[in-house]
Amino acid sequence: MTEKQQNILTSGLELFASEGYNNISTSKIARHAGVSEGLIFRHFENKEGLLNAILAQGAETAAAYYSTIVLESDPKTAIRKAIELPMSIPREELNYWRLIYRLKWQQFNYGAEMAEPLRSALIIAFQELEYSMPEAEADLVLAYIDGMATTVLLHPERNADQIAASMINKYSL
Amino acid sequence: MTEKQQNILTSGLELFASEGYNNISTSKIARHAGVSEGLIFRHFENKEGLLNAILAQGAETAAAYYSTIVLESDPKTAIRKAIELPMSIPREELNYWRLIYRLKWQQFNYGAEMAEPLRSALIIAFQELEYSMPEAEADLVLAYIDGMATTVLLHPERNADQIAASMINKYSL
DNA sequence: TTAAATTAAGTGAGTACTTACTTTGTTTTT
DNA sequence: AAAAACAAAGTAAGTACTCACTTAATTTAA
Repeated sequence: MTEKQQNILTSGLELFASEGYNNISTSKIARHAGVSEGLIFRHFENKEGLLNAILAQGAETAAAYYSTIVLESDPKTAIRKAIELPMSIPREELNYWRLIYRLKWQQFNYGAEMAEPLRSALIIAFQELEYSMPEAEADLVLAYIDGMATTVLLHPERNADQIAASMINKYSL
Repeated sequence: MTEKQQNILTSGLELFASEGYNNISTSKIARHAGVSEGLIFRHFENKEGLLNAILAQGAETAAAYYSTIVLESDPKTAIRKAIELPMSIPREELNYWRLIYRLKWQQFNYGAEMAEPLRSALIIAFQELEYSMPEAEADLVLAYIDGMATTVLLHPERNADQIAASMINKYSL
């Protein structure tokens, strides 16, 4: 991984996240990265290849997140951690998640299969706590996470901590 | 409003909703609507003008929704109706909402100001029920609605009614 | 009641420009 | 010297949009 190669990845993430995959041309990325346009294709074959490389790099750090919940043995702690997930996104990963959410509403459907292990973990947690509809309860938390992530990424003026506290309050955790 | 003009609006909504504003060219819309490309510009001036006309047409029917909640005097009923909102979208309006959610993650931010009256109504409802943090509680419901709408629009295989039931169960309505 | 005049609806080829991607050649590194 | 990294110019297909023009419908005038 050369320096320019990493520059392309970083610029691509920043631009794709802030303006959208289709609104950003390869020439813009090259200019932003201080690199010739052809280099993008040398390293990543095509525009979608660049996107996949960006997503792969982001997914590595993102996977660490999910794992702390999936590996949590106490069901109450797991649910609490899941609810707090959207606010615990570190600054440097905000762009990655902005990109994921943008792509979800383009033709691709990234991020869907990524959340599957989290869903399983939540179902198990609610089963252990003997909820009558553990799957619906898990999907509710997932819907909340989805909406809350949108709030954090698009409306940073809202008080996310208070909202999450209200949600946690609905469960006896 | 001539027949061809309506054809353009209908085709535009369908294509924009399913593939995104930036992914659909005016020539594609013209072909889909069985119309010459120039006619789009004769009637709607430019591509964004067409988008606005589509949104205006959809907003008329959509406004009826929000109003039943905003005008609801009983706070408990208002909250319940809000929670049930995402599943009560009629079939013929699904494309309109898909388009709204797509646009939210493109450069525009439609839909944000549309939900403002709903937010105010929810805050008042929670105040009347003497919740300690009515604003956070309202934003929580809004985040839920957002995530749940995503579920309904993107993952129709999930059992939305059960999830909503779980949510309603969290409040003593 | 026709005929002429005016407006509106519609066409499709052409505009300048942008797009993703290629090719060719030069520099840097090992 | 060989290979990898990089730059710059180029290409074909597509983009939103325009323009000269035709057709259909409506209004006005004789």
